[in-house]
Amino acid sequence: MMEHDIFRALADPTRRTIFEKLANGSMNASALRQGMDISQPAMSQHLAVLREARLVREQREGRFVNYQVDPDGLALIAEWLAKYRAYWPTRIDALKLLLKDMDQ
Amino acid sequence: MMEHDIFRALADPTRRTIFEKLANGSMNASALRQGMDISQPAMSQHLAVLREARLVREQREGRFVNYQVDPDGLALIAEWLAKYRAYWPTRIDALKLLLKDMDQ
DNA sequence: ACAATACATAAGCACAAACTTATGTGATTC
DNA sequence: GAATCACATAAGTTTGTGCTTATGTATTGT
Repeated sequence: MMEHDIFRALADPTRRTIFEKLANGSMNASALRQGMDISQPAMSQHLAVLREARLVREQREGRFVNYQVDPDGLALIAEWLAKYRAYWPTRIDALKLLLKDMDQ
Repeated sequence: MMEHDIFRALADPTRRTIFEKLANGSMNASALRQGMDISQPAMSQHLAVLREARLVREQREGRFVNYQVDPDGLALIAEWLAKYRAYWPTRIDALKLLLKDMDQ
C-alpha cells in the first residue's frame, strides 16, 4: 500500500536525514553523501525506498541523477493526519504553527 | 528519539489499524483484538510501542486497561510536516482538506 | 574505442523487529 | 482465599531491514 510505503520509508533515521537534506535544496546522489558516512550503494538503496514512497523524485541530468522532494508523499501524510483532526485541538501550539504556515 | 519512535510505530500496518480503531472510540485491549486475528501478547506489545510513541494513552479501570488516542503523538507529526510546508502548495486537494477541517 | 564517472542492482550477512509459548501480576468474583 | 479474568513481561524463533562487497549500466571524456 501507498500509505505503508511512506511510513516505512520514514521509519529509518538515515532516510529522514536524506529527505531533510533534499528539502533544503535538490541534489544528486553523490552530493547527498557528503558528510554522511554512507556507502554509495546504501545511498542508492535509500533513495529507491524514498522514491517508491513518492517522497522523492529523480531527474536524469547527464550521468548525474538529481533528486528533489516529491510533494505527493507529503500530501499523503497530510491526508492521513487529517483523518484524526478530531484529536488535534488539545495540543494548540503545533496546530498554530500549521495554521500560521498555511494562511499565506 | 521521539520523532523516531512515532514513525517506527506507524511503520507497522497492524499498529496503524489499532490506532485507527482507537480513533473511532477508546477501547480496552481485548475489545481491540475483536476481528483482528492477533494474539493477546502481540496486542499488548503493539500497544506498548504505540504508548512509547505517545500515540496512545492507557487508563486503568479495574482489571481492564482502557486505551485512547494521545494527541501528543499526532501533534509531533504535525510539527514534522510543518517543517516541509514549502513543498505543500503543489498538491492543492489535500491542503484544502486540511484547511476545511481546521476552519471550524 | 576505451577509460572514467555516477549511479543501480544482486547476493549475502548481521541485526532488529514481530511473532510465538510460557509465565507473571494485579484486580475481581465466588 | 482460590479461581478467574485482563493484561504485561520473558525467552526463543522467524522474518524483515539495512548494510556490505561485487558487478552491471548509462553517460561523458579522450
